[in-house]
Amino acid sequence: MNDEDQIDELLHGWESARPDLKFAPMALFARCNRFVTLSMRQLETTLAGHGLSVGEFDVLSALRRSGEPFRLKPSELADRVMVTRAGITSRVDKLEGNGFVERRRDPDDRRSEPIVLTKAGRRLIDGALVAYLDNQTRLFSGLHPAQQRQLESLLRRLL
Amino acid sequence: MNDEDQIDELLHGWESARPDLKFAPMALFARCNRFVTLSMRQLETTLAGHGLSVGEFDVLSALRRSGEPFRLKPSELADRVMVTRAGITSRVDKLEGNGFVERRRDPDDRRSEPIVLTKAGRRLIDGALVAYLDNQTRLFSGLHPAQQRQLESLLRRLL
DNA sequence: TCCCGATAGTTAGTAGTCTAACTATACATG
DNA sequence: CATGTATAGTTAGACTACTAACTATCGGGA
Repeated sequence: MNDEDQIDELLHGWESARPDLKFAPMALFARCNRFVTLSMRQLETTLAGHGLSVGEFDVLSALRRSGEPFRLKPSELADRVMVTRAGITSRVDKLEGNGFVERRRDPDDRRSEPIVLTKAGRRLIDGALVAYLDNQTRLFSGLHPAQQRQLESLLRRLL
Repeated sequence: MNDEDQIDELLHGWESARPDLKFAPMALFARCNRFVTLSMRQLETTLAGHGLSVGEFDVLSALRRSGEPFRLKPSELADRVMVTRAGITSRVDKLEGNGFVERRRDPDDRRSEPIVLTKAGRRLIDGALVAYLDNQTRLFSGLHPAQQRQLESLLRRLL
């Protein structure tokens, strides 16, 4: 809204301070960044309503969508959630303390401690998921379906 | 690249775990998020080469593009950089310790402590800026200018 | 002039993530 | 089969940002 003003201001500020340089890509990235940052803040409050942080939601999600038996190793979680293993350890500590996941044993490799979703964890993620999806849908509700596909294809090219 | 596979995997995982729900907006946001996250990591290493964190760069940038006399109040910085005032205090502490900014007095309001860019700070930001812009330009080099404008207009609509 | 609420900035304490070091286990090779 | 190296996960310590409480100052009425 007037957030656009803010990024346009940034751009104009730079252009008058350094008229010798090109700032269009910087402004473009600033917009991406702003969009993601603001969206994440919304998301935090949405999930807080279900007693979850975004990080915990990500872990439960990865387990939930892995399908039966809802079991992944910490290293697999780390890869999928894009966080270090140390980060996974601490998220799992908290989720386990609340009874949403359990650490099991892998009889074939005693270094490994597979994480499984409990019944309570599954109920929680299934409920929070709906709120999460509603939120995501709302984020993009300003774009027509065709525009959403356009955005998707641009991002796919960027990555 | 195979990052696309990763988000497509996420999408397929969900679609087979919960065929009753629509995940397209979630996947779209995941792509935005991934793009920004990966870009920020690149940026961190680029700026580290100039001895700056992204947070410090943002503060110096705001001062630099504010134009002469390169002076802003902490509260103005907080607004422009989208960080709490407490966050600005700690960034400024560090920048001041390294001699890149100075806290001044405002004779008209003794509650206020305007921050000014030092000569060294200005040299630093002017150098880092070029590297930063190169990096940003590279981020979007996979898109034609017309596609970049398209992306910009989609983001503008989203915000 | 004296309050009292608003404002500017800092400080204290919490939360979350990262890197690097550490423990335990597995595996491959000589 | 003994040993060295790689791998799985946790722990320790540093860093950064946030919220909430605190200090100092300003400014508008009684």
